[in-house]
Order: sequence, then C-alpha cells, then structure tokens
Amino acid sequence: MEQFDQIPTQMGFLLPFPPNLTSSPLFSPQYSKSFTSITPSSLASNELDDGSTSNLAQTLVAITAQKSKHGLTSTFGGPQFLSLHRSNVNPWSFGEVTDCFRSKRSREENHDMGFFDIKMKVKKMKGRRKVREPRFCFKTMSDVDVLDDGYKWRKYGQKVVKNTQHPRSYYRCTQENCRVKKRVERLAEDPRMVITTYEGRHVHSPPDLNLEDSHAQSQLTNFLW
DNA sequence: CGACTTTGACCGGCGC
DNA sequence: GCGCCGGTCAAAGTCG
Repeated sequence: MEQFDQIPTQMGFLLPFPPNLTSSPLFSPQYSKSFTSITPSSLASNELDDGSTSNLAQTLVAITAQKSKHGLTSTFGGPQFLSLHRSNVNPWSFGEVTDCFRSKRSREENHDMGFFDIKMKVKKMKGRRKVREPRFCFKTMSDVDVLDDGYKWRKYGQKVVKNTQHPRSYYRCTQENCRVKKRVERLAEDPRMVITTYEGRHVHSPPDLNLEDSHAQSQLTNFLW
C-alpha cells in the first residue's frame, strides 16, 4: 500500500468556530457554550482530560509521524479544534455529538455555513444510561477513502445511508482488546471530501509508530499550528 | 491458509 | 405498534 500518498494535503477539522456559529439553528447559545476549543496548551496540560481529546491527539501524532517519516511538510490547517465530549472545562454533562453531517433542516433552508452542523443528542436515555465512547470526526480532501493514521483497521460493514450516493464504511481496530471504531464516507455535496469519524480510545500505540518518540511528539505542535 | 473484504440479513432505536 | 434507518454480524468470496 502506498502509505503516504494517502495522507490528505488539506485537512479541515471540525469545527473552527465560524463567526455565525451561534446563529445556526443547531447552535443556540446554550449549546455553543458547552463547547470548548482545544489549544496546544490545553492538550499539553491535559486540561481537557477526556477520551476524545486524548484520542484526537493520539491520532494526530500518528498521522504527523507518518508525514514526518516520509519527509513531507505538514499543510494541515485550522486554528482551533472542538472538544466533542465532556471534560472539566466542557461541562456538557450529558449528550454527545452524534453526527457531523449537514443537518436536514440546514439543507432545506439552504444554510451555507461553510462548515458542518453538529447535531446533539441531549435527551436522556430511558432507564439505564447508554455509555458511548468518545468520538470526534473531521473532513479531509482526499482521493482515497481511508487515511493512513498508523493504525491497522479491519472493515466490518458498509452501508448506503439515506440521501447520499456514497456508501459509508465501518472499520474496527485490528488490535486485540482495542475497541476503537471508525466510519468513513464521502460528502454528498462534495465527493472530494472524506468524512472520518473515530469512536473510542486506542489502548495501544500505532503498530508502526513509537509514541514515546519525542520527535513524533514534538511534531504535534508543528502539525497543529 | 490466514487475513481481509463484501454483502445480505438481522437487530435495536427512534419517530410517527 | 409499525416501519424506517443506521449499525453490526457473519458467511462467503478474494487476495497475497
């Protein structure tokens, strides 16, 4: 597999607070205050001590190291990332980001934020509470569907979702005892864009990457900013 | 022959 | 209660 050609040259992570964020139907002020942007210092200080952030950093380090290994410069952009889960400074006590897709209502009303809407599930489950793994998702401009993030994945399903012409693929980490999953699909409005959603935390380092490698770690900052 | 992909069936959550 | 839909399973197929 040609590893590195598969890394996208452009990566627009969700969601770098657009100015009109709070005016979106799905981003009422009481929702938007629940979000916290992730900064290099907050990552470093473990301020955002939750699974999604950790896993995001983990994956970014992996991808960055892959780029570094192949002598490529990072062109990843975006000033801020969004915490998608509960944390000390993100006291969104119950709820989760469920879908990083443009909402039906937004489509119908022809909102064009230039970003995706996030649909939030805020109601409680009946009876016992369902525990969901932390998630984060991002979109990339790429010819290939599956980005090489250093981990090994096994495909376990594919589904055509409603109102999209491209199927969604489901992958699981092949590492034993690691329950991380990811789904990959192409954006209906722009098939050049790939939406990747990670769910869960890896309980191991990428097979072909030593995360203790200080070089890889130091690349994270360059990668992000 | 093992690892991986494909694909139809199945299941559970959710909205009406 | 029913039907729709997304997510998962698992048997069969493919590949190296």
